[in-house]
Amino acid sequence: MERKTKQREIILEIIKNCYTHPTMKELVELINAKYPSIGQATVYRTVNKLVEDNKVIKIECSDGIHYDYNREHFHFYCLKCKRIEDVSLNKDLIDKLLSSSKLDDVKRINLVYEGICKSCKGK
Amino acid sequence: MERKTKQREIILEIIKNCYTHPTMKELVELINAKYPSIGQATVYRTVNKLVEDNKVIKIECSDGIHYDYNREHFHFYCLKCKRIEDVSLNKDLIDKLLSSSKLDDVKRINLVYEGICKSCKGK
DNA sequence: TTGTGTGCAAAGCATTTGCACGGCT
DNA sequence: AGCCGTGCAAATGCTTTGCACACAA
Repeated sequence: MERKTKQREIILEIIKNCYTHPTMKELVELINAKYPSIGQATVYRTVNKLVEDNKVIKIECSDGIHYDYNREHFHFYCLKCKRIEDVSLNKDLIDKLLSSSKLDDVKRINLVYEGICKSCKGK
Repeated sequence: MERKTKQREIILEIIKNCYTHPTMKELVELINAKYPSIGQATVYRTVNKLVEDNKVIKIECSDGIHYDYNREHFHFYCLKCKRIEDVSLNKDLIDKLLSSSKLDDVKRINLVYEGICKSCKGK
């Protein structure tokens, strides 16, 4: 069914090594900068497949959709500087979150904090 | 600055009385069904302003962006039947969540559970 | 009276799609 | 050999914008 291609490998690798939580548009640019032969339709199709396969996660915030290699943590979006930081929650809290909706079968949680980050707040 | 208009009132009222968590497109249809004279650009502009004013919240899930009257609860998105349910968390858990990122100034939390709802699971 | 909100239509853009070709398996 | 993935370009569809007019303050 699922085929292993050079493009898929390259795209996953770029997302993995990228700590800026890019949007789809930024991913297209990033990938084309290094690999101009990869078409944008391929980036769209491949990234979406990687999300379905849970290799990559979507970060849905006020700013739109950003992507990240699936690293099992959550995110904070700064409304001022528009950057995304990683947020780790302790296991206990995550378990409580998961079990709060116990009648449903929870596959994943989109959790994004939004506010003013420490560095913007200091100014 | 901010002006009180009939359109803004109508649109907020419709969102308030709507329990289906509509998308922007659905809101345009819903509003045009009752008030054909309200243009879609007005719906877009007004809903976005209501979100900025925190009267209405955005629910960002795999399906895209849905809107809801700000009722202080969270949401569960069923990947199968594509419906959105309300999820209430207890105050204690919400406080723990809020304080988990205490170095930042958290204004709001986007929290969406995704999975299979109880009614789909039963089948 | 003044300036923001609205309606309409057009423009702008991100995303998807059709099709022929390339390359895994 | 068969078929899925890819690249290109065009199509699609959501969202924004320009402009003239309406209306709240």
